[in-house]
Amino acid sequence: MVQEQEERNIAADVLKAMAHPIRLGVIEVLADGERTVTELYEELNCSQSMMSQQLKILCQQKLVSIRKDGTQKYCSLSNRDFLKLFDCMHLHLRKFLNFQD
Amino acid sequence: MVQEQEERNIAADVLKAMAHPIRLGVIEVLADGERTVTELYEELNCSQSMMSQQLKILCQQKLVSIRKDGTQKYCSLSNRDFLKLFDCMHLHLRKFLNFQD
DNA sequence: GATGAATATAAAAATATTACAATATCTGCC
DNA sequence: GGCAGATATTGTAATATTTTTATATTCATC
Repeated sequence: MVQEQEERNIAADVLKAMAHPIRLGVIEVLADGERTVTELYEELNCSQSMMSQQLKILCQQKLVSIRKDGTQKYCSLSNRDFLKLFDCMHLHLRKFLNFQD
Repeated sequence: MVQEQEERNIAADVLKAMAHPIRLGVIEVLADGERTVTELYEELNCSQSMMSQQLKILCQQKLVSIRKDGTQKYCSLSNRDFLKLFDCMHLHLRKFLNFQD
């Protein structure tokens, strides 16, 4: 029971990390493959600072990981299971949203 | 592009509605079947007021719907697609969380 | 070691969320 | 009408999130 509560806290944190338009956008774009920070904020049309901060949140929850190469940083989704989760979410969320109106 | 942004806003709102330990708990319990408000806050160990407020958020996002019967209200998950989404999340989130440590 | 590109951090204001206590409403029943 | 149980609303304090601006850091190159 206490165990379950702790699990829910953690799951809620992961969901919270996804529950933001820009962060969702980052995940969507990265589902297509690795991107530079600059590519991300240009593609998603937000400021550099904004992107940097949102990426930090995604990394903290280990949704996204970053490798360095010279002066640039390359971002990608951390693991395959998450990608599956996201695909599934994308699919059903869309159905769900269509249903709503 | 603008369309996509609006979609992400809406999706983020749905995710935000899920991203809370008690609200996740409500969804989990309701996945098992209809419950009374009282049953919910007893089962999830929170105050009546807290539960009422969290249910309001879940209803606003149309994740949960409520029918009245006399002095009680019965809560259930709004639709099947959401249930599938939730099952899928539950499965992959668990894998994902195991992976994290 | 100065410059410029890429990225991060800090600070701050605005707003939203959370949590709790108190009070209100609604409804069936005596 | 008044009571009791079930649920909702309100007020409020604490905290967290969001967004922007300004500044800092890092690193390759000249």
